[in-house]
Amino acid sequence: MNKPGGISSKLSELGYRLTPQRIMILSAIDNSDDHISAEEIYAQVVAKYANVNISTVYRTLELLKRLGLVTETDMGEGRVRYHPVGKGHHHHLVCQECGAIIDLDESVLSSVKDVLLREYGFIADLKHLAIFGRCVNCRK
Amino acid sequence: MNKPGGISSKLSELGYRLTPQRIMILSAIDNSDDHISAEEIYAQVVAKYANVNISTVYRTLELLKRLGLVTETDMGEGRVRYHPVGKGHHHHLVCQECGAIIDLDESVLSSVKDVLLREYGFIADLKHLAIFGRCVNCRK
DNA sequence: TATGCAGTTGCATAGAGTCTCAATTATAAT
DNA sequence: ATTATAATTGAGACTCTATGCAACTGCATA
Ligand SMILES: [Mn+2]
Ligand SMILES: [Mn+2]
Ligand SMILES: [Zn+2]
Ligand SMILES: [Zn+2]
Repeated sequence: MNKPGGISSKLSELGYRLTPQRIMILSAIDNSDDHISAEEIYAQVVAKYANVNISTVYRTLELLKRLGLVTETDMGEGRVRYHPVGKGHHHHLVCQECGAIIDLDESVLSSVKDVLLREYGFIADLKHLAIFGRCVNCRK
Repeated sequence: MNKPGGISSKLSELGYRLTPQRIMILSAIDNSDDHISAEEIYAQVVAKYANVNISTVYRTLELLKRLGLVTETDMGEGRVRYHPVGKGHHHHLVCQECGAIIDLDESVLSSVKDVLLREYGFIADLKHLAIFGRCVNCRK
């Protein structure tokens, strides 16, 4: 357990406690193939330890975001989804007509990031963006 | 009243009713210098007609969004802000450290839009984006 | 005028996420 | 081992936004 380079070892290195709740939350995030929601994390954790509160899930996600260990994306479902940064950066095109989701390499936005840095000195936090619009099939 | 090209004339042209509630909501949006929130719209309307419900504000905003008459942006305040598209497209840089908001011309994202259209046939709906990150003063 | 009907609204309620506060837990100091 | 201190949690209130439903409105037609 606690493999080096993983989220949990990062957390304890930084002086945060590895509570049972956090361990279960981190494992849910790590074992998820794609993006996972707070409610889905909670469902997995509560199955093992009925007493967890969803506040703890939200607080842990907040901490992981702040430390740059997970990214958060709103894909327009009415709830936000998360995934560990260790699994690579990318973006998504989300069709508002048919719901299709097209994956995008992070390089698509690197030119924008460069411009913002050069012209405004602004370090843009574009790690996992969802861009809404109309896909090929749905445009009239 | 109901100046040509304004939001209300667009609405009635499209066959939607110009109810007193909608007229008051539209006037709140139009008279706002910058971005206005649902709660702020509601406060203005309820001062004139105590019986309005905030659901009506949200439903009207939803309609205006769908018709492309207002844009919506989450600037990280915990509530969304709106403004009429007639007042011009632009984007914002939002510093997560000090809260500074830097206005951005829409051209900054036009190259991305072009790439998405050319390579994916995707029409990106990037009318009023908030890009989070760290401003010049706050980057270490 | 009366009737039909779709559009719209208020109200009640629900869901996602945040926040406050007291209780619990882990760590450090004695 | 005991005590002090800080980190973390559970519980519940609360905010923002969305939605189901029944009542109301305005227009069209008879
Ligand atoms: Mn993704
Ligand atoms: Mn703006
Ligand atoms: Zn589509
Ligand atoms: Zn700043």
